[in-house]
Amino acid sequence: MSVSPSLNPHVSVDCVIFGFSKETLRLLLIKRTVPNSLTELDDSYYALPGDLVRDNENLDEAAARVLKELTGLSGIFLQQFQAFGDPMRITKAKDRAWLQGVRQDPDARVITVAYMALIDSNKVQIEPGSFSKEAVWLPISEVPELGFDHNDISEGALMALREKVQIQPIAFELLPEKFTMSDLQTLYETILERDLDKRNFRRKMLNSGVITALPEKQHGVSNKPARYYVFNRNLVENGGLGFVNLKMEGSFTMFS
Amino acid sequence: MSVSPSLNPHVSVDCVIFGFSKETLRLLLIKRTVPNSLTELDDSYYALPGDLVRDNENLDEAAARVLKELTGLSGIFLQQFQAFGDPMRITKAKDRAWLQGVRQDPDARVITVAYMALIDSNKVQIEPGSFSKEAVWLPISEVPELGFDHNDISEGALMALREKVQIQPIAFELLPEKFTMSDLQTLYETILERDLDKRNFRRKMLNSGVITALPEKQHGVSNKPARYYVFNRNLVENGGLGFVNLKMEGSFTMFS
DNA sequence: TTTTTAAGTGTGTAATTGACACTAAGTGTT
DNA sequence: AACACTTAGTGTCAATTACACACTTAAAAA
Repeated sequence: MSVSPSLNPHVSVDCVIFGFSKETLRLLLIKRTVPNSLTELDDSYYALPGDLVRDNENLDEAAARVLKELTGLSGIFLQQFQAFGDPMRITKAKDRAWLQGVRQDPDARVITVAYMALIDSNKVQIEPGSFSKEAVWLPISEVPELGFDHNDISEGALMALREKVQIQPIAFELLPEKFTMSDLQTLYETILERDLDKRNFRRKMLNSGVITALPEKQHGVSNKPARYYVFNRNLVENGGLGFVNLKMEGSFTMFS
Repeated sequence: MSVSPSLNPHVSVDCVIFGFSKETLRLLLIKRTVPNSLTELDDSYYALPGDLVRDNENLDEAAARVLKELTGLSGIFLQQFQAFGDPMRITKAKDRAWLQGVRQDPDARVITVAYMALIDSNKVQIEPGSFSKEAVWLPISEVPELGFDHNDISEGALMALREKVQIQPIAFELLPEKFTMSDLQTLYETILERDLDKRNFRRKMLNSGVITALPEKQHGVSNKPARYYVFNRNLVENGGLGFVNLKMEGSFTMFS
């Protein structure tokens, strides 16, 4: 096995942080500002929150740290989904400019391990931290051109989310503790980008045993108040449910 | 964002190479020999084939290179499944000894991006290459303690394989071009570790449209000769099948 | 000719899916 | 007080899919 001196790409983690509000899926993006020597105006652009992995932490810890520094939250659903490592990742002028300011060796190649996080966006209190002065929730349909290969990473995350949601009960992570059946259905419809039948959806969810009805109902809504439900976090995490079957309309399963 | 001088783990790829022969799933492992200064006998142990990622290649290319150097094959099913990056990965004395001999900086931390490959093991002609003088196919039930965290990686790959096989028609990659229905069923039974009903399996496979019957049959077997089938590689890869439904007995689907 | 071995084939029952429309329970308005 | 408005909540039937199950067939070997 041969070793050349240049065999040392850096390793970073990037977090694709999903939230759900106003009936849309959103990404939490940070704004980076780059001094523009030509126009004397600063350029700025959006990027995924991320950081280099430190010597004393593993990948999951690095991702959790990034998430915590940005949102103040820990114990969040956070799952690695893919590593990205094209040598040509850094081609945009803005990216180079930003790296000049922040990295020891701006030309070093970086491999990034991408994570997706699912957050109840109400819980997020953006902290003006070390990453960025500004962070915003942007609807996934309105995500602009991002730095580096972050558009690829975001799209990969969305695809991974769509797949995971069909295999594991994780969508709940995007909702508050208590939610109505309609909240849940709207969330699934948003993620899967298709309409679901109300009665079939309720039946499926209730039969699956992943949620429990609370006695409590909505108050102060100008229509029939909806019942609240909670996700059975313990049951699911301990495998106490056995396998769950929540097949939706328009199946594309192969095996199971 | 702060930058410390030690923020530069190396990046490697490791390949978990699956094969299927004599009704067992096997892994292709390489044997490493480490000079043992105490006993004056050389120690040896098995490991996953892998290598550091080079400056001019992306991760997929690095994995394909490792596979090709070891087996001489390219165009093989090869899919990234997880990155592993614990700072404590290298704790075993043998690993350290081996690294001493082969790496510039034996103490540097290495992040590895793990791939799984599915091979028709008949095609493999082990090349006495740069990695190892010896490589062997070991049944997954007989994989010994491997170097580094390669046991974790192998187990992760097996889990990933079990999941993928239920979502995509990829098991075929482990069989020769032509195979019988029984070959295919045995393969699925081996991967899923459960028995499947013969009639239901045939019906499912044939209805799915992923395989085509050949006119040809077995010759020289001392029982009713089985028909040969081929996998419809083109159809599946071009999405020409639309979605496929090959749900097996004992479902654990959630959504679809 | 008989034995041995694995291939190949069909049906009935149970469970699940999916399509479909009305009533119920609140708030706000007149 | 009556009515309008809005969203919650409920049941059935038909079609599909899953699953369990046992005998016949084709070849080689004895």
